This record gives sequence, C-alpha cells and structure tokens, in this order.
Amino acid sequence: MKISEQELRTILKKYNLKITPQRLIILNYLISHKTHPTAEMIHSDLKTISLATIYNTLEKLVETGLVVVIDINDDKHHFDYYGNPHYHIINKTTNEIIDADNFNVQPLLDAASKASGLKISGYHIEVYGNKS
Amino acid sequence: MKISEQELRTILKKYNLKITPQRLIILNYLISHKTHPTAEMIHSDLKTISLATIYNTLEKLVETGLVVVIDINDDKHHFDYYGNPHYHIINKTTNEIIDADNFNVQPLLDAASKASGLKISGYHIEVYGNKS
DNA sequence: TTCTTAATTAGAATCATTCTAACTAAGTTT
DNA sequence: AAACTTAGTTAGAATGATTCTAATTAAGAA
Repeated sequence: MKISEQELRTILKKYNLKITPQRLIILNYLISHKTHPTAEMIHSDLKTISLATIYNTLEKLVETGLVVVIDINDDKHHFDYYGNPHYHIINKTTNEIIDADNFNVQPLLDAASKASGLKISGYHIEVYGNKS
Repeated sequence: MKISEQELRTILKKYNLKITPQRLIILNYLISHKTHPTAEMIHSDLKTISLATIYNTLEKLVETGLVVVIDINDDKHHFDYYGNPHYHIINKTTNEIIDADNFNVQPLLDAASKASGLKISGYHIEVYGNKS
C-alpha cells in the first residue's frame, strides 16, 4: 500500500505523536509492507535509523493501536499495521502469516464484555493451520 | 481442578509422552492451577524440578496442544492447561487473564479454513479490556 | 535384566529487548 | 524567528527469559 507523506503526517498527528523523519519512515515502511516484519528486519532495511528508535517507535505505534504485535513461535515480535480490522491465520508449516477479514468479530467482543464486565479495547485472533 | 495420578498417566500416554515423575508433577500443577503461570513461577513452586525440565516439559505439552502459551505484555510466556476450548480476556489494567467460553468459535474456524485453504489445527483468541 | 533411547540436570550461552545517559530536534511560546 | 522546553534519537551496555551443552539418569522395550 502506497501513502503520501502528508497522509503519514496526518496519521501521526491524529494520535498526538510528534512528527519526526524517523517516524515517517518507519510508519511508511509498516504501511507499505505486508510482511509482518520484526524490529530487526525493519532495522536492517532502514539502515539509517537506530535499532533503539525502531523499538521506541514501534512501542508508540502499538500503544495507539495503529500497529499490533503478532507472536508466532520464533521468539521475536512481529509487527503489523492495523489499518483495517483483521485476524491472522498462521501456517504452522511455513510460519507464513496471512491477514484475513472474512469474519465479524462483534459477537466475540460482546461475549467478552459480558463475561468480564470490562470495556473492550482490542483483540487478537490467531488461527493456526497446516497444509491440507 | 483435582486429578488422580492414574488420569495423569493416561493423558501422557495418550500423547505418547514418556511418563516421568517430573512430568506427572508439572502436568498436575498446570491442571490444578488456574493462574496461567510462567515457567519461572512453576519452577519456584516446584523447587525439586530443574528449570530446564520445566521448559522441556512445557515445550512437549504445548506441542501436543494440551497446553497453550499466552503472551501478555510482560515478556514472559504464560502457560494454560487447555482441557476445554476457551478464549482469554486480558485486563490491561491489572494484567489479569480470565478464561471464558461463552462464544462459539466454529464460525471463525470455518472462515479461516475458507480464507486460507489450510487444515485448521488450533487458535488463540485474546480480547483486551480495561476497567469500565 | 539388559539395552537403547529419551529425559533430566546445572550451568553456560544466546539474543531479543530494554535501559542509560548524552545529544538533538520538534514544536510551542514569546 | 529566536529561545525554550520537552520529547525523540542514539550507541552501546545491561538485562533476563529462554535455549543449549554435555554429562548423568531413568523409562520402557526386548
């Protein structure tokens, strides 16, 4: 997905994040890559930005909900721009992560709200599968 | 939940896991605690069993599907005996993990199967909430 | 009982992530 | 538009959960 710098600025502003060159680059990277990268992968692609800033920025983006963390079984966090609600299908054979949105989560969120009495702020759904 | 040694043996046998005193103790611990403990918590309760064995056994149990890993935001794996299908509600204020089962996941699994063409082998659902 | 193979263990090693402390730059205020 | 305040960036060190190693022990088959 392609996005203009102006749109990137608007997104950051919306979440009260200061606009810095690093944040513009990292956010753009996340939006334009469907690869669910780790911090290390992002760093190795964006060599001019320090690893500490990659982590700091990802933390901020996750706080806002713009980005979500996916944990598969490789002991690294994977990051995913969460522009549209979706869930993840993880191919255990290849560790590939597929984004899917053909499911209405509202009934689940309602059930969770009812079961806990909490105000629901987000969710993660990961479904595991193997080559059939 | 209380369980006899004979039942523990039957469970291990069912999954082709060798029966050892350590495995009986760890599996019993997981079944009888609703606390979603980390490896370190289990180790500190079961002082006679080495940390390496705690990790090795948890790995085996997760492989079989008897136990699932829950990742909240504290950089430690939490482990949960998965006797009955359920999902997790995580109170972000307290980091408390609640087990809930008031939701039928079959439609989700069907959707995932349809979207990916994979044979579905499991799922994790975590819903986040705050005190309302 | 013997044998083979897997499980257990203590301790070392790994490595993703966080922390520290100095420097830099956003964005606000005047 | 200069000065100010506060937050962001950075390199490198520190942390700590987890994995690895290599020696010992024990499960379960023959």
